Amino acid sequence: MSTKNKILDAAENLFAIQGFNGTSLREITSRAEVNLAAVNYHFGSKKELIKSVMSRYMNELSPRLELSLVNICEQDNLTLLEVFSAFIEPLLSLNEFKENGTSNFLQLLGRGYSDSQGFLRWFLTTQYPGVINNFVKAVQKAYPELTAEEMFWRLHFTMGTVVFTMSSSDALIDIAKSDFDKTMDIAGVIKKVIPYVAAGVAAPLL
Amino acid sequence: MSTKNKILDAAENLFAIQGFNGTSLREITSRAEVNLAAVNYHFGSKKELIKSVMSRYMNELSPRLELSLVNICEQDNLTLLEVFSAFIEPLLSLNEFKENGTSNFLQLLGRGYSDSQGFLRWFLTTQYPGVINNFVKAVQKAYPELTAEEMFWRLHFTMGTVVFTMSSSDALIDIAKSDFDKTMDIAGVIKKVIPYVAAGVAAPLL
DNA sequence: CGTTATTTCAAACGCTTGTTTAAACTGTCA
DNA sequence: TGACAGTTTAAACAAGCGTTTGAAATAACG
Repeated sequence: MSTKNKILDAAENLFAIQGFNGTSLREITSRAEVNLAAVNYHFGSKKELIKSVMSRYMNELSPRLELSLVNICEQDNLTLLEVFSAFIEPLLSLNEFKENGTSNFLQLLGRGYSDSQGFLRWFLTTQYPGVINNFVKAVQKAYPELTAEEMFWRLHFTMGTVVFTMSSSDALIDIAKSDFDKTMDIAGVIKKVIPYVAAGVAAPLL
Repeated sequence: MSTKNKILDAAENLFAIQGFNGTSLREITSRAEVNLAAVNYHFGSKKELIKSVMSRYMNELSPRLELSLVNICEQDNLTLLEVFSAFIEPLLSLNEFKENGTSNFLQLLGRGYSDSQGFLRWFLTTQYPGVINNFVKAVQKAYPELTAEEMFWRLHFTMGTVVFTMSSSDALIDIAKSDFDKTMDIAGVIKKVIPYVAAGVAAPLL
């Protein structure tokens, strides 16, 4: 395993748990068992390392996601539940790409929105606009009465729900286990959240 | 104005914008125009300062919120939309308590969940359980078929939606203004998010 | 082999962080 | 007035941060 990948793996796990601000380069390099200076040598800066960690996932996910959304769009009588369900398979496929891939990626997404005042939001929307466009198209087809403005708000609410849920999913899974004696994994959480957001976006216009 | 309150006010505004980790004591004391050591003298530590900032709002909000929820619970044919609407008035009343009170408090809540790995969640649930209990009771009355476990998940989804939306509300309001030429304030955002979360919690059980 | 180029390494850099110190100042009460 | 508690102050503290340095080690290639 290359030094670069050792750093990426260690950084990914620590970022997901502690956030970007909350994780130091020394933590990362000591877990990766590489020299501290290796981060700046291979990535240039901490900020670039963060981008690299996110890119590794986005490059894996975005083509699958776009494909899934385009496919779903072809069918008639499209429902919002079907649109959101199109996310499940591509997201869970990240677990084959890497252990805990789905969980890590979604948690990173959550961190990226609250840490570092939205630079990651800029990064994703400018670097991967295809996913968003296809998603908006699908929602539009399933719920044509929804105005552009209302869709804007509801999609951000949805983003918030997912991102927040995933960034605290470990804690939630623990509570669910102790309170309801129900074992749950990240796939289970995804399947619970999808009907919720689908119903939220589908809420009647006042 | 006392030194203590000057610190609380400055800390509140900076915490809301930059998060807890992202705001240094030197930033706070220089905006408050007090000596750096004043924070440790009056509050003991940064962590205690954070708690104090949150407590000031919770002590104002929680009685109003409990009252509103108890009131709503008395009526028959209670809907989830009505339950969630019971939050509007108490939340907006924070604006009379302090300028930008509603916005600041909700943003702080958002920060508290993603920063500092959940110590604020512990703080709120243990220090202010009355609000949560009354809320659960109201939801139960409006949607009796909802199992305890499903309610647990959906309430956390709701928490996530609100908290995430509010912590990035400034950015969202800006985008809405430039893209749709619609001026929006925090009250407007609250009124948009409530139908969304009400529909989410009301989603049919699979 | 010898000569580049690439990668690793320990050490230090300058800076910021939260916290502590001890002296100076302020007001209160006897 | 003098003593005492409460408060403010400038200065320093130790620790952590991201980044840079220049030499040592390794790899690649003619």
